[in-house]
Amino acid sequence: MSIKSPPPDIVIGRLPIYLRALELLSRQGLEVTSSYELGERLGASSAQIRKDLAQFGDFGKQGTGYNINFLMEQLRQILQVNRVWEVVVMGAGHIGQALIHYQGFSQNQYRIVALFDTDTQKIGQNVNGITIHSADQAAAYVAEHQIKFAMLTTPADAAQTTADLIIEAGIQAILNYAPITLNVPEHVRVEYIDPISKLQHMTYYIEIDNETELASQDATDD
Amino acid sequence: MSIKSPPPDIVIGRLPIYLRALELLSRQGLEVTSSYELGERLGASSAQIRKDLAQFGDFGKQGTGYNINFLMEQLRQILQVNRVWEVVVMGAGHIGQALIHYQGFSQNQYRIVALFDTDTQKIGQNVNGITIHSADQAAAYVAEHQIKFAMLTTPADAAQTTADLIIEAGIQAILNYAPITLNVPEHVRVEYIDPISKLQHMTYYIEIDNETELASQDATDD
DNA sequence: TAGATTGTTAATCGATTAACAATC
DNA sequence: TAGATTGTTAATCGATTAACAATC
Repeated sequence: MSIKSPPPDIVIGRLPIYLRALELLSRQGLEVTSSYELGERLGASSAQIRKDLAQFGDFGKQGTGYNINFLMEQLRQILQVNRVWEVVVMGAGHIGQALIHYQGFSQNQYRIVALFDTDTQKIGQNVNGITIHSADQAAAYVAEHQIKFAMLTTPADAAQTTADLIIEAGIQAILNYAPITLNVPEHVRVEYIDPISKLQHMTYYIEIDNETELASQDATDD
Repeated sequence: MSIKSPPPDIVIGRLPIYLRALELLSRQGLEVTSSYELGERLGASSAQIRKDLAQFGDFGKQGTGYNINFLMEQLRQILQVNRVWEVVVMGAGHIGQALIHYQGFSQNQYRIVALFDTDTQKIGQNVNGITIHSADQAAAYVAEHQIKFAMLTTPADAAQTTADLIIEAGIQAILNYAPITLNVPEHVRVEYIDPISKLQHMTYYIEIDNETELASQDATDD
């Protein structure tokens, strides 16, 4: 009678964090962990971790906890990260070129296969073994190689049209470094890398020391 | 009798997004906007935007909406982003050096004033006008200049000890690029820049085309 | 067995949305 | 005035936490 509801998106978003913590524990030579240990390391409640994992199966053993390597493998399967994914980068400015050099992507099986820009000065240049191609060719490339992932590092005012272009060609997931909210169809996911808004978020809470304040006040007293 | 509860953190986190949208509208020459227009641009409900803003004051006019420049100024005051904030960068690897070159920080009044690393090969080198200093000197620098912000770009295994060091010296906000969850005291905020976990989150939802699947299947039929 | 820890239910908490009187 | 849009309340929805029987 009851239809199982899909796992909440917020839970999916936490699985990569759990996976990373497990990888660390595994590297440290541990074989088993518990929702309490994971929770402590990640600043989450053990209840949340148990409930999140239980969405996808019975991965633990009462009294013992979770086998680290087994749980890692399960999470990789669930997330579909147990294979290599090819990625294109749109925009060969500072951010785009920095992404090419970032080892973390390849270490996690995201392989950057092409880099596109509109600047004719840049086209043909080589960045760490990747040639910069004309943005005109991006759609054809994405379609031909059935690429699903793009990182978007164009200026803000080019981001939406660039996104439209590559979505049309088959892109399903965009990691957006451009400081603008994208409008995309239902079947396309967007995640935002937005250091400015995160800095501004934290800035709200900053407390200024008294001395600093006093130094900029008028000397109205005595 | 009733004590006004502080604005939820999740609301604070959306204010920078609203601010950025307003800046865009302002650049486009508009003077007034509405919760409906903002909501459409940002993929949020108009009710949410009105409720979020009403946490901080009555900024709108019935029948008219919000004066863009006025609301921008109010949000900047609330977030404390209407001044320059100095920032130190811990770690002069690829990410740290890329951050030095990123214009977005200075455009938004976050001024990177120092860069620290433990690698004696790097110390003394100059990155876009910023000298790389020994990480040993970071705490003293932070304390002397009363720096509140740090960006953390060390390897994962150095991140926690580096954080401890600069928190002790007075850092209140850390933008963490290292792929590890930090443990920090109550009064310190941490935000994570984590492209890998965002890619992995999206990967869960990727749908593979039939042809691709078929190509990797055994030819068991006919 | 005793101790530990899971998976799950129910209770709590918090966030979002719908709706509308107020009013520009 | 009529139309538009706010600020706010109440209803709904969803996420987190507490608690514990089951069981390794």
